[in-house]
Amino acid sequence: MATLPPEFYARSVLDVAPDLVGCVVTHAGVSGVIVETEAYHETEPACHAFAGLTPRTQTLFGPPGQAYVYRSYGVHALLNAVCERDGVGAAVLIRALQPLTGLAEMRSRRLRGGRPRADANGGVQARDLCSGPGKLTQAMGIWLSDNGTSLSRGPVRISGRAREWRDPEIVRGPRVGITSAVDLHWRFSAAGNEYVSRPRPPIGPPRRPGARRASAAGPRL
DNA sequence: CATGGGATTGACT
DNA sequence: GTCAATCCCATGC
Repeated sequence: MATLPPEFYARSVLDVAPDLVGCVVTHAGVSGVIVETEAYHETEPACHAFAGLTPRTQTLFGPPGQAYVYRSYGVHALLNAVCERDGVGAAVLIRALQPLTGLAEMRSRRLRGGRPRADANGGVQARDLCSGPGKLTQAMGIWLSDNGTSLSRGPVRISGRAREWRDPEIVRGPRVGITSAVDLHWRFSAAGNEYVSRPRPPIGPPRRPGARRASAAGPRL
């Protein structure tokens, strides 16, 4: 499968984010299917670009199709795909992958770098390898040095959907871990997929009709 | 120049 | 459920 061209990313983040679900990230011999993304745009305060162009957000404002990798909580590297036209600060955060190839290498990197929850045999469950934005960069060996590199040419590459991921059912909800712009439901995940990060989006109809819950539909695009 | 706050994770109560 | 780790950088004095 060919990598996605820069033109794929040169659209609204709200179109690119759901379209990336089902696409494949490959790096250093390991790969996984994207099962969860979030959209960020300079016009809303949860986006790093909201404060304007700074040394940190230089890549974010750059041309589409580049990797924006930054350090989160002083600990983790988070992978984003820069979107929209050059000069606009917008990106899609890759939040979770379903491991595809190189699971042994992923386990090795996760055990070495972090301290993932292990089973009785000291192994890491497949669903714990890439079920979070910090976990997946660690499992795939993606670091801050990949910031600004091309997602079409590598070293980190994203290719299109495989046959079985043609037209996936996508669930939409509020973004995770942010304190501002919580009314924007810009998180997109593959419905019912086991490799999505926490909190897992609800699947199916509400169990308690009277319970207060967030609407699945966003207030605006 | 000092300070405070994260687009998180994993351990612990 | 709560909380520390850890560091870049935006902000304010």
